[in-house]
Amino acid sequence: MASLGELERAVMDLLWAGREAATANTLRDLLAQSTVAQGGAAGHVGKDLAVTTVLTVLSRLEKKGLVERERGMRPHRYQAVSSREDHTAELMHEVLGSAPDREAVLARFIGSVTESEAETLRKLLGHS
Amino acid sequence: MASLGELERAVMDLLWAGREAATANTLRDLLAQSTVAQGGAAGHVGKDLAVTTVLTVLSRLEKKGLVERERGMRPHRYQAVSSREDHTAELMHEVLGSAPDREAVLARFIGSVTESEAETLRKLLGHS
DNA sequence: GTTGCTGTTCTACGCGACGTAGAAAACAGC
DNA sequence: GCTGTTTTCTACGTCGCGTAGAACAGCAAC
Repeated sequence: MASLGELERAVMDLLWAGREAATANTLRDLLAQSTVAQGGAAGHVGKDLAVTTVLTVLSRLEKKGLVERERGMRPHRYQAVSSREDHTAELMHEVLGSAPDREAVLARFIGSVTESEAETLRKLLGHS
Repeated sequence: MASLGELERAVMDLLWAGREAATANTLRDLLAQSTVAQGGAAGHVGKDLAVTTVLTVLSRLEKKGLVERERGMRPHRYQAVSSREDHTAELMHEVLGSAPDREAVLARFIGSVTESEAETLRKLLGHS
């Protein structure tokens, strides 16, 4: 119950971006951002989607527990439940979790990580 | 292009099991194992599937590059391309790869790993 | 309070993935 | 050549996702 479609991911990208700026996104905001992004480079939502399309996606994301919607305000506010980093890390744990031999997997995983990342990991695991 | 369905996963489990035993699996073998597993505990393939069902799944797994089929022998031999551990590790990299801030994700990830696993990681990263 | 705009819900269609399998073709042994 | 086994081809139902229309609800101006 984890994988996202292309559009779902694009919308999440917008929400994640807003999250860092502590922005309370309304539907209109998202639409504006998405059409801006059309000319720009990042979230390639573009394509001038129908309003309802985005809403449907938002609902589905809400059902998946990735998006929270404040129903109090009249134009509802949408926001990502967790940061992109947290979400990705959680996904990694999900993938890892299904393995019977977690340590062996970790060994392989570490094997193909860039040196600078390995360095980061050493620091994080540090003191011991 | 990575996620597996339930049955696909079950079949991969059988192939992965056979892989450790360096077994060359034929369709019949797999079917036998799967029905045995029905009574047992592990790979809950069970349900007495039609032969063609398993073959279809094998074909799809082959198309996905997870299974290799030796067409030389008359009853074809099927085997997992990579070990379960390698596959899982690769999946983790896939998940991680799509993140703009990989190191932040790794930080979160490391944050929720068991102590014994952390220890393993320290060893693996060792020789700073 | 009726008109009109904006935001929200409901419902639905098309497509592709997956579980499932029958029909038919290719083979191997007798 | 006939028979049993294996493989291919084709297909159907379901579900997730991209997509959106139709209808409804709230609000603001008149």
